[in-house]
Amino acid sequence: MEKDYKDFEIIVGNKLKEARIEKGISQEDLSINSGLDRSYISMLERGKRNPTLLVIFKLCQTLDISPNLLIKNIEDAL
Amino acid sequence: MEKDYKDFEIIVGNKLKEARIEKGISQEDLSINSGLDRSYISMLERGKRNPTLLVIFKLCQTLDISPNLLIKNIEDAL
DNA sequence: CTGTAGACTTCAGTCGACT
DNA sequence: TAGTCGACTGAAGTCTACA
Repeated sequence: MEKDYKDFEIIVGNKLKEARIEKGISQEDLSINSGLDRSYISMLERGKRNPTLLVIFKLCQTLDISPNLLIKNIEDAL
Repeated sequence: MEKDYKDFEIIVGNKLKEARIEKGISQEDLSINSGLDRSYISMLERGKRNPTLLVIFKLCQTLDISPNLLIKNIEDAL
């Protein structure tokens, strides 16, 4: 059962965007409340960056989703 | 319910180490099988580095633990 | 509201060697 | 077996600005 993580960042970005839309806030709201840069969040959602675990936790806190649920969503999509 | 993430890396490192000991392998085994550097794994376990999400997934695969479970362990410890 | 671009600083992650 | 050190490369994350 090999995992190649080929589209890893794309999947992470998709799941982050889903969670943000679900929450009904803009990238700008998310950036302000999480303390991260808006342009960086844009890149994350488009799969252009590979976030650190700390960034994941910060985003999840603002998105009102538990990190383990987001990670499970990502696992399921891999 | 403020989270300050003050000891975030320490907690992540502790949980990673727990999982490795549970699996019964050395840092070197883990480094070889995950494709990551042994000295880096040493730093991770001691809370000296903040890993990317991709690193977490790679380590979990070798450790035979699902990423969402590791993340849940970390959440519970925060 | 979002994407992108460039320039920037900091840190993730590698590598070899030694304790 | 694990910790650490120094030097290194590439990538994380910031900031300003414009379409």
